[in-house]
Amino acid sequence: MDSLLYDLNQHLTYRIARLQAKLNAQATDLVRRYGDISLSQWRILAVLSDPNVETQQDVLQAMGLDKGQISRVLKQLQEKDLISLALSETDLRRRHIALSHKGQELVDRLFPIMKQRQIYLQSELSRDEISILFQLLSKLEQKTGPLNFTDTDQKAE
Amino acid sequence: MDSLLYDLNQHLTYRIARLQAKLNAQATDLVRRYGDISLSQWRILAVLSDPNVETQQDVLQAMGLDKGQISRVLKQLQEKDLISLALSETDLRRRHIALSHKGQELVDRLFPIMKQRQIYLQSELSRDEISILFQLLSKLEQKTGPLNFTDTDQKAE
DNA sequence: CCAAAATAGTTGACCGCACAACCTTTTCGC
DNA sequence: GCGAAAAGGTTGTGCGGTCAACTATTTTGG
Repeated sequence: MDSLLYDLNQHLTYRIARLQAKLNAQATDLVRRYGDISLSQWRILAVLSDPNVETQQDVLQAMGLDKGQISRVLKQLQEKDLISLALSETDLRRRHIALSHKGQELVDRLFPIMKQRQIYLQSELSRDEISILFQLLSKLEQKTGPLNFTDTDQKAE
Repeated sequence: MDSLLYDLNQHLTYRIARLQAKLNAQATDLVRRYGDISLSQWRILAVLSDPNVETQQDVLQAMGLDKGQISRVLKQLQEKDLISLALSETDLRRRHIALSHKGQELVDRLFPIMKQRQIYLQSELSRDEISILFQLLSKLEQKTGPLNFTDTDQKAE
């Protein structure tokens, strides 16, 4: 089936999507096996390991994840006794979030593993290649705003 | 909030995930506005524009999407009269899929727009950069299999 | 030729994520 | 101060995606 008019492999967005899906599956598998948590749970735990991150707003700003999603994942983490949620004393709208002992242990255990993974992923890329890659990702990301095309208009910007 | 222990911006997987999310949102917006369909609907229409693609198996092989998902999206496309689904004559398990007139028109209209987008996305990348990018994506993709790390083991392979 | 295995497709359950509506508390402007 | 607006969270809804179970056909092997 490589007689395709529409060769998806040549499609940049398709390739990025596929890579992203695979990376995601890999990470999901890893945190499940080594920490028995979901990937989103892990990501939030990871940002919580920074003591400056204390509220859901902090998490939101650090990760860009939807606040509704954050709220739900934090509830899950609380049920697993990995974090503590308490009302802030100064502002009753806020909840103060902190890693529990168990949560800290988990982060300490998983962190090196996830770091090894990052190293492994980049292990066959030279320093230059990595910097180029980041650069190219940035360039692409700048072009991800809403687009306006018309059928006749060849110009894009 | 750039005083993070865990600087996500430096995280390759995070950057790829973010880029992918944005690209996805951009494409979704585009096909919604210009074709009033969802992105998955568009993707299937696009592969169906190849006359060699006749069954759900063909779609599956061309795109790698889940067969359950394909089944559902095809039903949606049928409800929109963009495709026709008929039982195959030679094999009653199969359904023969074909673009309807309306579907073909839509593809003809959207195709150039989506192509313009691909061109636009790559417009500030040189030919070399693009080929390097594809190369790097391939290298990374080779490393997306299941991993085995242990806490003490520094080696990754 | 018939039972067992393989194949094509459908459906249900569940997860992750985005968007929006909503509630409560705080802040702001007069 | 007080009412309006803003901010922090929570919850409902819907979409896209994966996985697994199931039905209905076809293929295969003894």
